[in-house]
Amino acid sequence: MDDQSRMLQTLAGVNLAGHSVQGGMALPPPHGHEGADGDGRKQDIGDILHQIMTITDQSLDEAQAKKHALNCHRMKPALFSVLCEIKEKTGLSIRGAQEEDPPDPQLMRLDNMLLAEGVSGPEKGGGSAAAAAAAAASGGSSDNSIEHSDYRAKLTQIRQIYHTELEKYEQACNEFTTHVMNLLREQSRTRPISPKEIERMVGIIHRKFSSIQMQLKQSTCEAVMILRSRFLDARRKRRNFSKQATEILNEYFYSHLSNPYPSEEAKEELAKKCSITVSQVSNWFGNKRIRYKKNIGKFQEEANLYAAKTAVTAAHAVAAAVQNNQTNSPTTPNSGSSGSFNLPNSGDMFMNMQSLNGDSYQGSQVGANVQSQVDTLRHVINQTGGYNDGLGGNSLYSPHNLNANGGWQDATTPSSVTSPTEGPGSVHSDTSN
DNA sequence: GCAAATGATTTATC
DNA sequence: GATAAATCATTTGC
Repeated sequence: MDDQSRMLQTLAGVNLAGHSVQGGMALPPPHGHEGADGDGRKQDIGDILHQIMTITDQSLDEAQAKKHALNCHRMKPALFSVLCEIKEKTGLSIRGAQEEDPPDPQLMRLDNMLLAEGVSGPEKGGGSAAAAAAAAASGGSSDNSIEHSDYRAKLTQIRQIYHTELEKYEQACNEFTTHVMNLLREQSRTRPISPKEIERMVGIIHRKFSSIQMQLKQSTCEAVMILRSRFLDARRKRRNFSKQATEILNEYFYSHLSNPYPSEEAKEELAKKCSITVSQVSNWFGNKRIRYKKNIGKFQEEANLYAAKTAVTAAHAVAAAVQNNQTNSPTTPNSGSSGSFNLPNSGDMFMNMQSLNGDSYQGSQVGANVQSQVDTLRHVINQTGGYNDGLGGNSLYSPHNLNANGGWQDATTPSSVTSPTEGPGSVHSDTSN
């Protein structure tokens, strides 16, 4: 009724195809002719308008009867076309204003995100940015592969729900649009409804439904974000390294205790051996250094354990190195392949090796792994020569490896590796830092 | 269930 | 950008 009244009120103040309708006055009463022909026509129009305005206030039967009377009225075609013209102009101005609206940036963001996640748009075989990130973070371990596939399965689930709901909305939108169009067509018998008005109504319905779609997209985005955070939050998914990996890392740490800063190459090597990422290696060494420094006494036992463990290997390696050096040319370096680490660090490759009594092993060079094993072996020998307690100054893994500031000694100017028997001029094998 | 251990993250510093 | 130090969050062992 609002539109109709508004339109009729508007109509009362405008020219109807060149005929003025009682300039802005209220509609005339439906009865009583004023004699002149022009006046009679005005009276007809006023009569029709009055009937239209009051049609909804009447009972259904009365309304039906009035509808029929209006349809048969001789002025109906003329009035109908004028009303159509006015409505069309009104509709155009409204639509024009609406069509100038720029695309909603929020909706664009949501669309972009859903597209990036592989929820909307063509299916990418479950692939998504987050899934790729998960895969990258996994480091290729089987556990993470399972989690990755789990993530993909859940993402597919979200995708399916999203598409099902979207289809439902589209279907409902179409059904509702058809329904409204039918109603309008029905109404067009009693009041003027142009095709453009129908189009406008369809536009309104679609906008309403697209706002619902936006809510759906928002919910989907939230679901994806929750899924991502659950699967990619590494803290939540912390796993202890395998025993073997921890052993490898510890071996390296204690055999390079005077300077436990593995080079990039060493980190990569360790990462490969332990089936973890390079950053995990860095994290491990960072944690280890700080925790060792904080509580050296506590780590003494562990240090001794690893020293003893590698001692036998070290002995073999040193023996092999020495023997090899004697048999071959004295200038030919031995890479020491029997050791745990064969790192291509140029700084580690050829070092002046000290003999086990602390004197410099002049003229011979061995691989870094051998050097580190020598450190360990020397420590074990020292231990057998009198190891007091964890805090004793004679201990290989005593705080004397740390400088006055609590940090490890500068790798560029290192003193003796670990042994109290060492000369002051020896150079540590690990120059990575 | 709790404390210790441990891997990851954050912040500050160099 | 690498590291130290503090902290968080989870796992592990009892």
